[in-house]
Amino acid sequence: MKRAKKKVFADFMSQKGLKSTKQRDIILDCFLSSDRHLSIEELYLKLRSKHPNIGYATVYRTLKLFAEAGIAREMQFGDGQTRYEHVSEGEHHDHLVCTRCGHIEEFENETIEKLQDEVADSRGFLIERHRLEIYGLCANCRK
Amino acid sequence: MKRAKKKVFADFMSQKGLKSTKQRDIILDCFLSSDRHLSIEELYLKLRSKHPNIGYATVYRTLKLFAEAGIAREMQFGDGQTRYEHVSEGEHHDHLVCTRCGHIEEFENETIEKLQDEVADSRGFLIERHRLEIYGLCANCRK
DNA sequence: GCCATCATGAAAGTGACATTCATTGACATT
DNA sequence: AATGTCAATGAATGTCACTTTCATGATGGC
Repeated sequence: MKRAKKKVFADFMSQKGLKSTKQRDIILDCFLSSDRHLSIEELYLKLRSKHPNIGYATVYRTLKLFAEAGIAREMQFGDGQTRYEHVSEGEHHDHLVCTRCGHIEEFENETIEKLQDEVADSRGFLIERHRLEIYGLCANCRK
Repeated sequence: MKRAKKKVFADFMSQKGLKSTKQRDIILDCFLSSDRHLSIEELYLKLRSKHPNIGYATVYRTLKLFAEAGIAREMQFGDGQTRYEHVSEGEHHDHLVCTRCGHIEEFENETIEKLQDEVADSRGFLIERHRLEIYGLCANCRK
């Protein structure tokens, strides 16, 4: 899976006439071996320990490239930071966000999606995408 | 309804020992006679034409007061601007957001809410609030 | 190896809040 | 009416999270 995404990214880059660099390889490795929901800042700090010479701007631009290549997705959870989520082949899911520890869980619910379609239909609305986030306390933080 | 909200705000202010001022009255009037989803910037610009002496900071602080008083609610739609929505008495709803014209419609669906509760329960998650937004083309923009 | 491009990173810029602080204004007290 | 008190105001400034610029530094096709 990790290897597959590396290939997707390599293909995307060569197709776009962009170059493979040490930094991009390092950032991709770090991203793929991280949490599923990571902010630029978090990834930057994680990299700094081993690669203090990689700049914030490079992490920022590289994550944008990941998004364009389809291996990452930009997400806003209302804390003022953009997070990047791993994307796996056309899959979609919604989120449970813990307001105490920041932990993010994913879930899917076919019935909810279907009801959304019905709502949209009844208003003549054509759905492009949606977001559903449930905020509260995760099982751990409820103790 | 407009009168009712003015009373709610007046009560909140006197209860908190805060003062009623010309500016706050003007901002409340302008807010109540506006779109249901307004950013600080939009409200500020709308006010400037008639009241060029009201500062951005005052609009900003006054909208926060409205939110505290329960007559407005802060919302993020991912465009980087906080929007304030009119609140009517403990009501909740979700949104259909048109990606072309920016039009925002509201909807409620009891079944979706119930399914969300089930998902949260199954993960031991305690819901505080949620957000559901459907992005796409409104009936008008589909033509 | 040469060189036209692309990539990098330090620094500066941007936009949308959020805060500061000197001044103003509203009411209560002399 | 003048003064005192203290919250409210708004111009200016600060903050934060990006976002862009620009002077180098790398890369990949001949």
